This record gives sequence, C-alpha cells and structure tokens, in this order.
Amino acid sequence: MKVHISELQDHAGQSVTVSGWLYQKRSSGKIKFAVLRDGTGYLQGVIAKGEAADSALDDFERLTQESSFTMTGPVREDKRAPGGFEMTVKELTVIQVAGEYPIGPKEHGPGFLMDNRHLWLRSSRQHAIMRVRNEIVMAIRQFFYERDFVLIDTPILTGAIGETASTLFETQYFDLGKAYLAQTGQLYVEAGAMAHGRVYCFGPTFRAEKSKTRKHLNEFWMLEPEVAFNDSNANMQLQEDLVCYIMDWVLRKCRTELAALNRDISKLEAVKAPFPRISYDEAIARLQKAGMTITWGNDFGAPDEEKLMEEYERPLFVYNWPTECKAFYMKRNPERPDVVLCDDLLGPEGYGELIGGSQREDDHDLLLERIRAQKLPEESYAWYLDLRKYGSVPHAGFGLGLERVVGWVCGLEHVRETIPFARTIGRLYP
RNA sequence: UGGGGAGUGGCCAAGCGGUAAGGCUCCCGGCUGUUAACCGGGUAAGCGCAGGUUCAAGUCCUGCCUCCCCAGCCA
Repeated sequence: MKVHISELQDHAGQSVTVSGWLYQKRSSGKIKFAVLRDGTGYLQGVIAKGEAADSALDDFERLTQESSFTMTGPVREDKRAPGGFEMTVKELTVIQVAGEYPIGPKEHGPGFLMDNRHLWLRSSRQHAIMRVRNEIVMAIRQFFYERDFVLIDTPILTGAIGETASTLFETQYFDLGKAYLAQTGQLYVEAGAMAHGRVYCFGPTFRAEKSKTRKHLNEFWMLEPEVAFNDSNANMQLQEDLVCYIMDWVLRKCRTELAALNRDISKLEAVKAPFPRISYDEAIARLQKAGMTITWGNDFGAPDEEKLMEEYERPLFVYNWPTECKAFYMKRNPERPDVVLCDDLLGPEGYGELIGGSQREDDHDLLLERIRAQKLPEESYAWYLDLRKYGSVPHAGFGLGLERVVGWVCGLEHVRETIPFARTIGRLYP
C-alpha cells in the first residue's frame, strides 16, 4: 500500500510503500541507511543484506542526494530513527538518479541560496516556513469565514489608482493606455463593503519601491478587510482579534515547524489581548523624551519603531497620525483636522509595521478636496467618489502584510524567506 | 540614492609581496545500527573584471562590475 510518511502511525507493523527523495544516506558495510523525504516527513529505511532484495542493495549504491526513489517494507516505531519511524526495506527502486546536488549539508550564502530557491524550498527550514505560511493563510480565511465576511477579489491590473503614483509597476493595456499592477485592493474592497457589509480581499500586491531592507518585497501578499459602519476603534478591535486568532492557530498547529525553526514559543504565547494603544502625539512625546530626534509630523524611522517597542512584548497600536503623512482616503478627525483616524500596528522584536488601517473619509466633498490637493487624476476616482454619493456610511479597514506576519511568527531575519519565490529589486530569477 | 562590508574549485573557507591550506560535495576502498557517522585514498580553482607598480601580486595602487548589511519608502 502506498502511504505518506505523515500517515505511518496508522500502519505500524504493516508493509507499505513510500515514494520520495533521498535526504541522506549512510552505510556501514553490510547495513545501510537511506533517509527518504516525501514532503510530509522523513523515514529512515534500513537496508540489510539478507533482508532486502539484491536489487535494492544495488539501487541503494546508485542513490545520490535528492535522487527520487521508492522503498517498500514493514514499518515500526523506532526512537533511533529520524522521524520516529523506521522501515526494514525489502524493495528499493530508483526513479531517477539526481545529478550533483548544489545545496550541501554545510552553510551557504544568501545569494547562492536565492539563486537556488527552487531547490532550497526542499530544505527542512524552508519547508517549515512554508508550512507556517500555509497555516497562517488558513487561519486568516477561517477567521473571516466564521465572521460572515465575504471574499471580494480585487483586480490586479488597474488604471491609475492607488496611493501614490511613483511606486507602480506599469504595462501597456491594449488601446487603453497604461495599466498598473495593483498596490492595494482597498478602494475596490470599499465598494464591496457597500454591497456586502463585511468583506476582505487577499492577494498579491505590487510596489515598485527601490527598498532593500529585510522588511520589503516588491511583490507581497496583503490581506485587506473592509467593514461598513465600523469606526477606527472597532477597526483596531478587529485587528487585535485577528492577530490573536492567528497566534492561537499557529501555536496549536505548527509546534513541529516552530521547533524546527528554533522559535522561542514564549515570545508568541505572550501575544495576548488587549494590545496597548497610544496616540501618535504620545508616541512622539515618548520618543523625544528617550532622546530621539523625531519631530511631530514625521513618519517613524526604523530606529524610532525599535525604541518605541523596547518595553512591549505584544504588538502596539499607534493611532491618529498627522494628516500630512498619510493617504488621501483616510478620514480626518472632526475635532482635530491635523490628524486622521488611523492606526499602525507595530510588531514586537523589531518586526515593524504589521498592519496599517484607517477609518475612511466618507464625506464626498472632503474626499474630493483631498484628491485635488494631492493632484491625483480626478477622472480615475469618479467611481470611488460615487461610493460617497449613494448611501455613504462610516467604514474602516486595514491592510496586513502576510510576509511580515510570517516572518514574525517564524522569527526570521528577512522576509525573502517567507514567500516561495521572492521578488526584490535585483531578483526576478528563479 | 547614501553609509558599511564582501567577491579565492560546484559549495564554504584560509592565505595579507615569494609561486594557492582545510572542510563539504563528488569518485574509489573499509566497517551489520548509522544519526550533518567514521577511517583510508583520489579528482577539481590561479584567486570578480580591466589596467598599473614590482625580479615576483589573491596579496600593493587605479577604475569598473556584482552581491550582502544598514538607512529612506512602506505592509
């Protein structure tokens, strides 16, 4: 019977067939060990003269690292074996003998590993990260499904629309002129919220920023929920609920992966509601008191974020930022037009901005004023302004960067490892 | 774009003016319980590119290229 290694506990004592790739082999004369990797786990096969077919012994000799093969025989639990199970191999058949495999059991540099990303994905650490990413995506979808949110897929090809025009990837779109790869689905999801109440989009996002930091990708996955009748406070509550839900999910489902990544679980267990909330004004006051040179009206630099997070082990909300440093669609605080009703959620351990959210400007004339003030192409936003003409309501939403969350959960140095094939400036291969 | 660092066999890495260590991979041999096994033997680079100094240059000088890290921008 063909089985996956993850299913072996149901087949102890039985003879089974597993197929996969050679992770490692060792030989000690008449007894040989082949560790097979099938994507669900590792299984050590023991090939002994007398037990195994002669052809199996011959095929074992031909195996090189990452060669594909099948082995058959009775399996049993064995504490000595990596993976906990061991097979007494009767048959072993090579499917393909792999050529000299570039990635060895020793250390490699990041450039080399990224050039071989298609192979690097097989290594245990990268395997664990992708499993965690998968679970985080599942947690997010489940969270919104349970709360009756509707998935609204937003276009990836758009006209000139978004936040700032300088960071868009462009392409020619038939006879209609330039098209741009979406840098946010938010404006569209606002339309969805007016149709369904509670919606979200979750897809790839493109930013042509020439940033070269451990937190940036030029193509990344962003989750953007949008809720009609939510204000900024309810928005922050939703963010907090979501992050706690993800953390709880990961701690239940990814123990093996987090252990493989050497992640300090206590750091993740410390992420519990409520998250502290401070205003931008207060954040500036604290930073200045701590000796930082930042002044009111400026965005935080990485050192500012780190300084601010020093005393926190859970994420921190910083709300109501200066109008001048935030996007045109954010709603101005009616009592203080110099700030907008928005929030950034900063992650602990230096992981930076995990979420950016805001209540949206729902007044047609104020929104139009902002579009004009920022010299955005008014025609392109006609449909967006329509949302404020036909039953405008208060509403709010946010954007969560999947890769930053994965990097945080896994405790990684760089987001390029959180996505199967990272797109960064200077990297389009593989 | 600015600041810092690095480019030596397939991978990792020593050498810092005198004629290219070592490890991993790979190949051959040994071992009936190995755990990134071990033991013995073997193949493989002229040192990012282009000039220059010198009797002699990975090693010094000049210019260029590439990569990495930090910053800006943001999720």
